[in-house]
Amino acid sequence: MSAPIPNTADRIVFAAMELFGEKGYGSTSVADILRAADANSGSLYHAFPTKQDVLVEVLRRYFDGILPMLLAPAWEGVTDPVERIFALLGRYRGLLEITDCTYGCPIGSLALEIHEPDPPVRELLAANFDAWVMAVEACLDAAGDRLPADVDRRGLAQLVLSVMEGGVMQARTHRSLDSFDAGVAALRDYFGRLQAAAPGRNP
Amino acid sequence: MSAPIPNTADRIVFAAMELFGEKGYGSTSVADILRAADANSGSLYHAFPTKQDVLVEVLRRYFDGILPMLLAPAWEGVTDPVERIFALLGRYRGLLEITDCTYGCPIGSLALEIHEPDPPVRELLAANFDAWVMAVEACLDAAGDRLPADVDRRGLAQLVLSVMEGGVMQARTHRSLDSFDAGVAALRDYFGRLQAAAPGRNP
DNA sequence: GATCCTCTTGACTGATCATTCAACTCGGCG
DNA sequence: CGCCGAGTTGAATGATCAGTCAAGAGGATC
Repeated sequence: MSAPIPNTADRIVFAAMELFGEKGYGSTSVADILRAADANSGSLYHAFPTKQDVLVEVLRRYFDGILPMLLAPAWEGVTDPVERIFALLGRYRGLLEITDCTYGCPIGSLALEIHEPDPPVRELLAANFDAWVMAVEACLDAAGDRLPADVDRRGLAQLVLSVMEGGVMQARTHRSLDSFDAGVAALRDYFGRLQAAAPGRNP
Repeated sequence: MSAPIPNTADRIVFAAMELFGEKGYGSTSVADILRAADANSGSLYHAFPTKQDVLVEVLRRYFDGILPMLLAPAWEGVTDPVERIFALLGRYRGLLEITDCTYGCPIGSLALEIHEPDPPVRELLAANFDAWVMAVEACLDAAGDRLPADVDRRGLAQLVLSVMEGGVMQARTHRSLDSFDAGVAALRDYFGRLQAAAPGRNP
């Protein structure tokens, strides 16, 4: 059913996803992509007008993959909406762990790297962030009255994103998971205090 | 007393600080730096062995500038230790505001951009983060029993850094201060709940 | 004014960059 | 078979990259 035989354009996009995540956009040359995809420059420029259009396609695939590739595996067997948030953070922790704190969130890296992003690039980066934040916000909504009624759920979801991105940034810089874990622990403490102040708390 | 007449090496470093902050390290060419500093390549390579050594010097200056250039202005007239933390965050907000959400924290951008940083570069990035976190931690210590005794102050300070860096990242991507403000508001709510649970709380 | 040394000048190098293009392969179709 | 067009090949292009170097400027010291 899946993975028939990837055609050249797909191989190029997959290689670019990997390389942009590892080395960033600017530090990945077209030659790097072609080597990794085992393709020729003519094939790339037959499928994409410029290197930036490859980036646009990569960001589109990241966006399309948020549910099936990120949320679904992270939430397998986790039904509690609050635990789903921490399972999502745990997913990034695992990614840092298996790459020795080298690979983090490609969207975050690209968001800070692309300094004058052409409109389509910035919009796709924003769309990726929005989808992530909305997924967390949906968990907060699903938590119902376990949280105080007056919390800004969107704002809280944006805080969760900051905890993840800031934790990844610090983990990569220190080559250690400690600061990532500390940020998540502080967030968990905050959630504990929110739930303790909620109307529907379990006694 | 200050700013006698900057010599060529200083002009190069200042230009590099500005350009690395605006466009990143990889996207700033040596020619860009030379143009901005009104210098010749020979002068740069007389003062620095490689472009990366310019980056090292830039990071050193950022480190040396944390207290006089960042903390001191942010804390002018602010004595309350908790308010000092939010004054520091406000400093970054102001920076985003006057640059139309374009310029954020150069250390954070460089930390995510430099993917295989040579040891001295990564250590200087880490030292910058550490100094920032320790400054916030010192505020938390100064807050004394206004916070619960069992809070992990280092971890909380790392959360504050994540809120700043994550907020900057989202603000730049959305070209809007909303998510930055929402993250700070959530952090303030957390601080409120911590202070409400503290032994020395004012009734 | 001769010598010395630090700093500057700017043309130059070779590598690498994104991109182009004319020539080619090959399955489908009349 | 002949032709077509989508896809591929890889050498070539000119721009730009980080870094080099021989020549000199200018001040200090004797």
